[in-house]
Amino acid sequence: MNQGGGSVGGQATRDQIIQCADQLFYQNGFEHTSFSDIAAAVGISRGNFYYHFKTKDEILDAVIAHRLDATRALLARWSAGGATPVDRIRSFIHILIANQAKIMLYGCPVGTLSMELAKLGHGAQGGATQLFTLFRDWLRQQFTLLGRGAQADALALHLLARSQGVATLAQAFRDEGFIRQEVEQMCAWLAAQAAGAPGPG
Amino acid sequence: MNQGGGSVGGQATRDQIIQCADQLFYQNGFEHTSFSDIAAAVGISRGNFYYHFKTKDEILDAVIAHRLDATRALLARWSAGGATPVDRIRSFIHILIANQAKIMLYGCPVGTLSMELAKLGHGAQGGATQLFTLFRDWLRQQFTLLGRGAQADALALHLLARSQGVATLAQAFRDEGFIRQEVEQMCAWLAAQAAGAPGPG
DNA sequence: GACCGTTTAGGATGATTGTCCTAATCTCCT
DNA sequence: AGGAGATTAGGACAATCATCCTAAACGGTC
Repeated sequence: MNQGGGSVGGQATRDQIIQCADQLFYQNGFEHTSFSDIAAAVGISRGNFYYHFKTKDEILDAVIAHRLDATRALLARWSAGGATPVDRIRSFIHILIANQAKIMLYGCPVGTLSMELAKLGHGAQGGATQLFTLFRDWLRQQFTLLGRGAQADALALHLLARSQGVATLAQAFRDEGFIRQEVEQMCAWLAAQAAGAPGPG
Repeated sequence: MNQGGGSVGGQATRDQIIQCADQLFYQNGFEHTSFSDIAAAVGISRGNFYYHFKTKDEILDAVIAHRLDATRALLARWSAGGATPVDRIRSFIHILIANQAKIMLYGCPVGTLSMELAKLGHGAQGGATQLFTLFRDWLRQQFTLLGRGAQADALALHLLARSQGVATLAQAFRDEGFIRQEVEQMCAWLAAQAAGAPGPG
């Protein structure tokens, strides 16, 4: 692409489309977001879409790929530096507080997308699950570093599930105090796990 | 209604519509279910809908009202008899196992509906939250009976959140072993709470 | 058997959707 | 300046949607 002539605006427009679509998919859902909605958000014409994305599924694939990249970058950032595994896991838990405003309005970006695609029977559901897998593997790695190799995957899934549940209920009840409360409990649970509790209870 | 003449098929048809709509909303989502889908499922004509429900929102309201009734009846059944509060709460936790096949395919009926209506900015979102509230209040009551009055509501929300998270991840990963594992942990946590642990950790 | 309200069927309507086509504009290279 | 390819705009297209209307069928009452 961009061989010979042409401007470089193509890639920039494409990125803008992905970014706006990402946000709209998160806020309003994939199905409830139309081409016109994204076009209006980006500020371009509807027809321009067909040049960058031939179908709506292509936009979804691009959005998921973008989220995968962003998540990988985030996890790599958390893994870098001299932070202890406990501190890293605490970073994960604290997303709930860092993003609490958006979570109370739109829920967890990963969980809500996964749910919607599952109901739609959409082929890209595997991509949404991959987002979960990214966190799952990273958490498993951290618990392994804590010497909990045998239960590391179960602990990772457990923490993932609790975060999901907190996001879901916080959205339903619009209760930020509940988020803080549960985050505290999860951190306490984490400390107990780091101390070497026998099971993930 | 049904004064004077007319058959009694009207109410029966209405109930059938609600039941089919309930199932389709759960399996495919509210927005992704069309009038035609419900009509085909019930086996009646599209036009017949307008007689029973003037708008799609009216069907949604009826479905939510039906779910509220069904949930109240379920909780009343659990409350009846000589079961201990711990047994009752265990009944709640074990919904995850009783409905595990459907949960792995479609998630939790309450959570997924609440999420979708939130993203749609739909006015009936409060109804979906009421479904959560039904479980929340019932659980709070049981924890109060356990002598945990001060933290009863927090414990109820905590258990609700964990169940939600388990349903979400079980659906994403299609993992029934994970459900069993988490149910066991929740039951163990419940036993500890019944024994009078100081906090909900 | 005629009447009346209830229930049903089937199609019309206007809006919105995803998709696609065509013509204009832009940018760089010669 | 002029040409070639990249990019954009705007509208056409069929399909689908929720909604609405009208006419037919039903069931009990007189």
